[in-house]
Amino acid sequence: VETVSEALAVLRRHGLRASSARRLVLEALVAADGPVSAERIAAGLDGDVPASDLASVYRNLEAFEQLGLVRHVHLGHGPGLYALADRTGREYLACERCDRVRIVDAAELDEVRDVVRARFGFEARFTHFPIVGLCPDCAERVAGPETGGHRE
Amino acid sequence: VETVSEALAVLRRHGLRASSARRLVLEALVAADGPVSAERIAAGLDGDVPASDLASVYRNLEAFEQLGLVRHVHLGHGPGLYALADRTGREYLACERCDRVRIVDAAELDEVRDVVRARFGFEARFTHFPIVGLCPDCAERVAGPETGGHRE
DNA sequence: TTTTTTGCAAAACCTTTGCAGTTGG
DNA sequence: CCAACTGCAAAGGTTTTGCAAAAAA
Repeated sequence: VETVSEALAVLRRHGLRASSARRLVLEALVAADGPVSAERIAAGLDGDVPASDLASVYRNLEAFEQLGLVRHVHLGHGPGLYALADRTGREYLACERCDRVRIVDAAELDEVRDVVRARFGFEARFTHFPIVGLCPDCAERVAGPETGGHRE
Repeated sequence: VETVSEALAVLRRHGLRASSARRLVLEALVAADGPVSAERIAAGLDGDVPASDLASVYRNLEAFEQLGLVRHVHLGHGPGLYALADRTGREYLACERCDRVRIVDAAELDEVRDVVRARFGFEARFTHFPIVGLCPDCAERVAGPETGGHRE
């Protein structure tokens, strides 16, 4: 499901209505170049699409997630970021020092998942909450200069 | 740093004052049997220690983290949970379906860290944000019955 | 005494909810 | 027509901030 009309078809198939508010949210998700906050969707992606009501955006994102059309990820302490589920084969590694995010294909983390599964019987997913730690740059900076200095 | 007086010594060494509000927060952290929310600390751990002001608790926890005395972890969508840093050799695996949390020694995740480091040069830490996924029970329940049903 | 810290109140931030009115089917 | 949905406003949960009063050094 990569287009607005495909998504609307899914809605109808589930007995939900294809309202204009929903169209707007879907248009924003299609237009977005990455995961976006509900606030930015409501703001019409800063003018790229018409603005809409924030509460409705949240309600509709929730509905879309229930249908499997949309997913959200929590990167750091900020708001949740939403994207079309079909664009979410990706998983995330977030640096807690510089807040940069590395996006990788899910397959690249299979080995990690395998280790976690083997050790703990636990099925790790890094789609909703990322792997958090230090990116290569920050890891070096922390290991090298001095061991002092504390992060948030 | 495992006791209140050790912690207070660290404060003084850094030019911070050993106020009674700070003592209270430290007492709560020492008395706690695991990571606790700021709210529970302010509530005096439900009567185990004297209650105090929530805003000050947050301010002081923040100060303690800056000094490396305290750390917090985000398990799921609830409030952050705080613990003495010295008790934080543990790391977390959180089930996003049933919200149970498996606590493991950091060493048990070294293999996972190694794989992540080898592949991405990324230094993963599961102390601040846990590994999130499905615990063995929930993984089975999802794989078995039907593949349908969508999570939050 | 003077600088830090407190306690309270208020706000900020993200998200959810209640409800009267509107709309899609 | 009628259930589903919207927009607005208000509240909920967590954390931060402003400020005058209090307490540490």
